[in-house]
Amino acid sequence: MAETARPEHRYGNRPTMKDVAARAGVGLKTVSRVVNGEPGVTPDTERRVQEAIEALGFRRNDSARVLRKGRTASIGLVLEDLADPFYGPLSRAVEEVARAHGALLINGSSAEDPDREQELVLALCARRVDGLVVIPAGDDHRYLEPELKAGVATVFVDRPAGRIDADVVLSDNFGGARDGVAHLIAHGHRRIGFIGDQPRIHTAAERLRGYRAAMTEAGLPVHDSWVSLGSTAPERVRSAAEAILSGPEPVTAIFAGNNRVTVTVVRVLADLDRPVALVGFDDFELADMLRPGVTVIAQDAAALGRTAAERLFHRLDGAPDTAQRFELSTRLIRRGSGELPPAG
Amino acid sequence: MAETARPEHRYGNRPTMKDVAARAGVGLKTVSRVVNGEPGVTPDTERRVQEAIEALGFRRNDSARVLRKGRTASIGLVLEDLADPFYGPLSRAVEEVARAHGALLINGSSAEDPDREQELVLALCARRVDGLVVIPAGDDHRYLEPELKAGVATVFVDRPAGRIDADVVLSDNFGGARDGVAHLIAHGHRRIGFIGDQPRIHTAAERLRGYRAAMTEAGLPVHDSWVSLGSTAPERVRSAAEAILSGPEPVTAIFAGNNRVTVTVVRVLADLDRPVALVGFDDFELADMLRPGVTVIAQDAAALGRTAAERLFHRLDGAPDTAQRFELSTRLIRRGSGELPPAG
DNA sequence: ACCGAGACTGACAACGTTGTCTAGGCTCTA
DNA sequence: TAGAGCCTAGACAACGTTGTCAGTCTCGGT
Repeated sequence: MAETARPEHRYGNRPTMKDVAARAGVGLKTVSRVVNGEPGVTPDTERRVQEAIEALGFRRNDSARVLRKGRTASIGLVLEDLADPFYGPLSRAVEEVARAHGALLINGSSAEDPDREQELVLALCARRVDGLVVIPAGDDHRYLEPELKAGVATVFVDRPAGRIDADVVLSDNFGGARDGVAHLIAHGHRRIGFIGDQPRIHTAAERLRGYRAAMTEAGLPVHDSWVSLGSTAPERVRSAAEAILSGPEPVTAIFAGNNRVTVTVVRVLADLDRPVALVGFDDFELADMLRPGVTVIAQDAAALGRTAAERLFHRLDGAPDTAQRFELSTRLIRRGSGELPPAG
Repeated sequence: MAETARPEHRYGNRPTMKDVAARAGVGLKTVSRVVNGEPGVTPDTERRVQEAIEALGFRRNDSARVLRKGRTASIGLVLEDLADPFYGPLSRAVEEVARAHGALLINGSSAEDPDREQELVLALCARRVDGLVVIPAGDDHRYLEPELKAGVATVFVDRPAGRIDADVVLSDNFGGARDGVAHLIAHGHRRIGFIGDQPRIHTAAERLRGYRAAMTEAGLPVHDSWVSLGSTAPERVRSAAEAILSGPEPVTAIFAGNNRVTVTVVRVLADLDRPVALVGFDDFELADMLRPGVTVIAQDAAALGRTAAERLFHRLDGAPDTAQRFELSTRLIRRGSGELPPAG
């Protein structure tokens, strides 16, 4: 019998349960029982199987297992950029919860590109992850309809889902920004600038809304030239800050829309000869060690991730539930830069 | 509630190629052809299949595909802590390379626990990842023998593999630390402290070796009380720093073994009334904005990840190759703290 | 000694996909 | 017009595992 076109080295050359069974002189199913710790195997048989497993270096093929069982014990996480310090703790929190539920984490970065987000999400769905935690880049998630219908537990974090009914875990971006700006107003500022991310991003829009609300509530006008939205690339933020600080109506304080904007603004202010107050959205490491320390609206990234992941597993464990919205509050941390009085 | 058989809703209720085929009135294999863009399907047939796919919300089940094809188009990344800013860029770089090769990234954190590392690695292998990038926590990786033999491309990063022959991508920890300490010596320091991570971690040991080498080369003694190794928890580092700074032979400069140590030392020094020089291993955000700026030995985390991932795919693409070792050089960045003269 | 109960064990189908192989239908040449 | 050759399409087995079910064996009670 010429074993002709034997597909060579499929998984390299991994032993299967069949090989283990042959070596141990038992049936295939018995190996399966031992591997999965099922009852009904005599200690002697189990020992023989264990020895064969050891000798061959067998590892169960989870792909086949998944195919049979229908659950992959893995969840997907799609975020914007793994390298952004804001997402580190979030991602870590999701991982911890997943681990507690015996699941692995598969993740990918969308780089703030809606197409790439969709591509990633669908790739994860094709791998049949049991659930998804998504920090959306796009604003239309109808492409997820079939997945939701098929029972893929999905939770959106940091930003809401678009045109679809799904769980969402958010920070109180509006309230946080309003509080931050109100804080500056309370310290005497009347002309306050806002530098934020692209307004198509939900968090950016909400924070801008918070800024406007605080100004309006205090009866203060908002000059168009005080507001700058766009990429968070350092060059863009730098020139925006310089413009805001040097116009005909220069501001005495700046509210920075996220951590990346804040650090760039800190650099710009350091080069300035007059003091300008600053409050930033998002806390960041060493904010307290700068001179002055940077006052921030802190959101708890780990809590966002934890909440989302717990919601996801809750959904996976139990009965279906209607989509729900969770909003986590933010916290103002005074460190000096937000308490500077207006100069001039 | 019939507890009996519920084979329904396996993956929720996902349509399969069979369902699509039935709906489109074609054969199963024809659907497969369309889904995979294989040639040999008339435009008319293709259209009918596409419509059926659309209508049913079909997504190919990659688990089954993997089972058949033997490649998962995914690689695993095991690191220490996703939330550590050092690993963000590294992980991102690995992801970028994977993406360029059409592969997904599955990752997990070992939390510096060898058992957890092994558990994670084996779970990834059970999922039949095509390759592994591992930042090892343990120092014995013989458990990977069967995997390597089975052709799982494996690259170790940041720290070498233990008792096994595998590719390794490292920074020049020894040389970097030696340069940093020599830098302090060149600025007049004679009594220099070293605060590092646990010595069982390879990078920590190498950096300590570099410190000792620089001191020896300069003909300087090293008092035991100047060297402190252990956890990088802030409390531990803080008390270590305070001890080193207040002993009978107080140091005039400190070399910090990694980014976490450095930021804690910065805090301790800020509370001090005399200036103490500092050089830290690893660069970190805002190091230049502190007063004084923090002089560091920078390693390129992204380059580590990129090099490792490229090596991995090189191995996956091509013929087998012997294990190789890559060493990336470090770079001293002067910012002020490392150029302070000895006080007292 | 016999029977039933219970404990072990293995044969077999199925999970959803892809590679192989073969059957038709068509075109093109001699 | 017959044969060769090409193109499209579908039947079928196989990937490695687990659930089902039926078979064998042992043991205790009669």
